Amino acid sequence: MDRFVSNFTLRIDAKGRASVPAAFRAVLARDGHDGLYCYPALDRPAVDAGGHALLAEIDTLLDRFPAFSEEREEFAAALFGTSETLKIDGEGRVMLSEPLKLHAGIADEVTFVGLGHKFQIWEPGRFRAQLAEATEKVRALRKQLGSQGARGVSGARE
Amino acid sequence: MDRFVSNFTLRIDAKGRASVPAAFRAVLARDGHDGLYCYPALDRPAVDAGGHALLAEIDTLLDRFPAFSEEREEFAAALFGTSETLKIDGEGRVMLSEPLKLHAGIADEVTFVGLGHKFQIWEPGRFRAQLAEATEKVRALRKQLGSQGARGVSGARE
DNA sequence: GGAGTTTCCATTGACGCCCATTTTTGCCCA
DNA sequence: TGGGCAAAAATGGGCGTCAATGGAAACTCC
Repeated sequence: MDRFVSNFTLRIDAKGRASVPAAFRAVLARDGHDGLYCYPALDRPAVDAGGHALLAEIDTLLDRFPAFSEEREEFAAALFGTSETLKIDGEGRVMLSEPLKLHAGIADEVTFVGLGHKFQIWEPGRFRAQLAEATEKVRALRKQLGSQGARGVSGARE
Repeated sequence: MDRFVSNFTLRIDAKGRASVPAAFRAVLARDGHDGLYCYPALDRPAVDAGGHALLAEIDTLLDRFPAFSEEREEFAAALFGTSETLKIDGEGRVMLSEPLKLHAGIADEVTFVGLGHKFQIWEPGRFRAQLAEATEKVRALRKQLGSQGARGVSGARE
């Protein structure tokens, strides 16, 4: 498997460590990135995490701006400046930093959610709520697609 | 890791010394540059810092202008003319010069911010303010990209 | 001979690394 | 098909090391 799929809820121990799900670790190992690359998700209370593929996303975004331009610097600060590469210990665990935990509202449990080329880390309650909401949206969208006639159906799979 | 990522806020001691974050020192060591190459950031109250990679980027920028052109001279003066190479002591600390501290408004605490190929040194309060602003801009950009159709989403954070 | 440095050493608290234990999962065989 | 066994994953905790920091000692240059 070469992408992050499914979701897992795990505990955070007294030292603030949480095991990265074995399935995700396997993907990361293939990716070859040393440590877990993370940053606070932009528009939701979660942490984005991944390896080289995730870094490449940021590079793509930044490459829209010339070196030394004001915009470039600002964006680089917002993206790289808020990122961290968490060490993964011998048992496959990471320690989320305070800023990350704060952003996601994480206390003593976390939910890892696969999103294909990256995954997110959520506070379990918030994830359930967000999932229910998203499910509703997808249903509505699907209904809409269905009413547009047969052609719309091909795009319904996401 | 081969780039500057994340941010660290550290104290300046009574003798004006501040530890360079270990993570940044590791990148600098790999870069091979002896000492910390610094200059006042062009359009913001911060200090740009880095090693060979930063110098190379400056060269690239200057090469975009014809030799002896006015712009070239101006950029060269702004970047090279005001730069200094700070010594890094045995414990990984540097002493910011007065001009640099003045430009960035630094007193007794500094925030090191990774920008990929280089990093910046800020007065912590100013950095927080600038980060909030920049984060808003990134959100706006992402929204804009997202509305350009499904294909545009790939370059953005979620 | 002092002020300002630079180098070296000491302290402390966080974190990395290692090992033990428990829980879960997958598999084999009765 | 239902145990029961084995391997892997998750979890807990001890301890040594290193980063950050503070301060003393040696050194230079006026």
